[in-house]
Amino acid sequence: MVTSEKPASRPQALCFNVYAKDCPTRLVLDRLGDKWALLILDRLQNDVVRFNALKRDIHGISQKVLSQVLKNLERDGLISRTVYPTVPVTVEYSLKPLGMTLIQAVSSLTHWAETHMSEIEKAQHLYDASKD
Amino acid sequence: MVTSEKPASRPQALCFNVYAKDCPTRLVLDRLGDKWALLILDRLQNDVVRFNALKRDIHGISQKVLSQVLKNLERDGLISRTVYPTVPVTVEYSLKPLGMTLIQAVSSLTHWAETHMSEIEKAQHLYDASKD
DNA sequence: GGGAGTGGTATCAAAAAGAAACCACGTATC
DNA sequence: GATACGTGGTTTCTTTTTGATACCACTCCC
Repeated sequence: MVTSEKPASRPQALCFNVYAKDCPTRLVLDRLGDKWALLILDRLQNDVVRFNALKRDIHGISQKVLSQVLKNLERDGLISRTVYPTVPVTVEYSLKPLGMTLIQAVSSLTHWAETHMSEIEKAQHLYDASKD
Repeated sequence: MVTSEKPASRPQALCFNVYAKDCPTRLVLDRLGDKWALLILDRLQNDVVRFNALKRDIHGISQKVLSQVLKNLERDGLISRTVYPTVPVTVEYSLKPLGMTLIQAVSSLTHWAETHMSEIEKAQHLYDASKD
């Protein structure tokens, strides 16, 4: 009864499809579908920002997760990390061109959250009330 | 030494700011900054879809997480859940007007992932090569 | 020499995600 | 008439991820 398994050995060559489990775009969506990554990218939209400044600005992020997400974003070619050999070392993060092509979509999301918050709260109250 | 705790009793009335830890928009970004939520919303963009259809289409999501995310999206007023008392019960999910105002931002992200995937892979290879 | 600021990493507990089983119901299959 | 399947979930358990905290080397300030 295990004979029904299909290896899904299709090469998937030119079809990028976020719905497919084995599609590489899923890995991108894993990265982008993360509130911290969205906030970091949004914060870098217009500024070059240092590590501890990001940590201070993005209230609630832990140092561990911040360095982790930054490392991934850097690996994806979205941001650049520049180290200056100053006395306490200075590290600056900024958007790379590829990241800039993404920033519009990202800020759409964060901006949507800010502009539609009141409607969401209203819906939540309605929902909670209907559930008792 | 506990005297330094500030209650943060500021009313924060009209300032919605995703960077602030205690801002309600953070809760929205928590929801939206989730790959499964993005995929579900994207899938509902043009269709009314049933539970198990979503589960089949969005490859890799578990039943538990699917029902969980759907419940949250419904609570936020983004999607509607309609139950038909058919023989095996039929449940349909679809976007509500509020969700439709969001869908452009969401599909921007998923579409970005699909169109820029090759550049990301290139960046990843470069990064990995530089690290060894 | 005590404290602060630089940019992280290491450690450990708590929370979340994933895998799998289970549920009631009815229908089709054998 | 027992078995398996499909419906839309919930429950349980394990594994992964997160968050909090401490720690690191280094230097400046007083």
